[in-house]
Amino acid sequence: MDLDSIGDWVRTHYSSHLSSELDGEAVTLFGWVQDVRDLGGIRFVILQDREGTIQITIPKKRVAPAVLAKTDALQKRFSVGVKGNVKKTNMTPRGIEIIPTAFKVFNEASEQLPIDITGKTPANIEVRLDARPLDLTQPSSLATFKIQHIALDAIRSFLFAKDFIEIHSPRIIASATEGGAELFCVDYFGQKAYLAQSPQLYKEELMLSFEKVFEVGPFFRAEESHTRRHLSEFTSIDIEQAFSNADDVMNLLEKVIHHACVVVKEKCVVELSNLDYTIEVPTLPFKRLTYTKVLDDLKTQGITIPWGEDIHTEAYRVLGDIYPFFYFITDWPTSTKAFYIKPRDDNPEVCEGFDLMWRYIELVSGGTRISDKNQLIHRLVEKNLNPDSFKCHLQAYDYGMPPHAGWAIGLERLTMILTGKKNIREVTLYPRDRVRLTP
RNA sequence: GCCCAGGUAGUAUAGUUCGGUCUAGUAUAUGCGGCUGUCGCCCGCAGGACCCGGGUCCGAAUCCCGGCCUGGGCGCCA
Repeated sequence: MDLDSIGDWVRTHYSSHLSSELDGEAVTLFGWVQDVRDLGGIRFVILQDREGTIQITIPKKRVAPAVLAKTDALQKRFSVGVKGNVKKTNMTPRGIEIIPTAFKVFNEASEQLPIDITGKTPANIEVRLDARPLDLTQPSSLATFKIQHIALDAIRSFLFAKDFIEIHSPRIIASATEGGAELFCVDYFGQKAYLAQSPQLYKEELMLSFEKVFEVGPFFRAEESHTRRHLSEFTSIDIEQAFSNADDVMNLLEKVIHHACVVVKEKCVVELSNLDYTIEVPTLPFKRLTYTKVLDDLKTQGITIPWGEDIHTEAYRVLGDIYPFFYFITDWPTSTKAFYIKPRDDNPEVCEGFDLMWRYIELVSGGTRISDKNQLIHRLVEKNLNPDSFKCHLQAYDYGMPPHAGWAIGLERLTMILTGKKNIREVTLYPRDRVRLTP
């Protein structure tokens, strides 16, 4: 088939912007063939663009022969352009259709697509991910990532309005900084380096200068996790705020989450309906449960966890049934949290770290940070970390480190909550996990 | 790393219990033909599959062993 060039054609509308008010107007549309229904004397082409679909109606005896000829060989996913007139009609669900006056085919597509893009025969997740570029053209995939985009936009705007400065910390770092999670190794001009697991230390150092910072970006964990809520590469929304404690940043956090829910629910009506999902906007404030209270609750459900131990997955699932929405867990044993989380002044066994949970999923973790150098070194030693390898970081504590606190939201997990998707890979464009490195 | 389940056309599945009418069924997709208001269009025709290797048996999609791959759970995980 002869392919067309775009020439001087310029898009006038996305499919979703067409309405019966445009009846009779000439429009230029670009997109892809989603489906062709040929009834003999009349042909219907469903044109899809990123915003939705619109029907192109071709009554064979009444359109220009050139248009008819162009549409004779159309197949799914052909990239096309249409010039035509909007026509009001009661014969389509949208109440409008396009009668074409000119038609261009920019590119063809395989006859047999690896997944069914009309959604009649949904494919399994691994098949979808193998054909991810095509899978992402499906309306439900588009809706998922539109929701993620709107949520992130809402959060960014909220933080900007609160005077946070957006920063970019290094992804390539020199040492296994924090203990805990395994890091990926990279060869840095012959030197051993690592991919960052979080911006934690850098954003704390910036408390000396910028006071309120946030960062949105990818981080890496070389864990062997094999679950629906872990990735090797994930996106973190991190904030850090000077002259504050855990309570201050928890108050901010619940407003951020609430705002994201409200905005997505308001702006993504079509997308949520496409996903057949309803967002329940949470009421403020969120429940605040202490670690000790959680242990008591679990005991009534027959799960006994000795004080001081971490809460395991089975227990979280039970807890998620008791508290089915957002809730904080505070006052964790100091031993369960990272070295930089501040122990309480009145009881050092307990720290000012917190988690924000959604059902059984840990969505956010944060806390008041240690700002005293000696205490920080003391905690490093308690965690079996070598203070010498933190020399660069520790210098920041010689220049007037203010009291500060912060948190980190897992963007993919938040997107799961906002879309109802049960597998984190569905809400990640090109997920990286224990076994998947492509596409 | 441990445990469980599974691998059948492009996709999604039935069949595996208890080996034999399985020459492997269905839907959708694809190709060809037909149809002037479809919208999961419809109708007809066609092509298309038992993960790999070994074993048991007269006979294996089905049972056994090994491998590979996938999904799920646990653990790990600021």
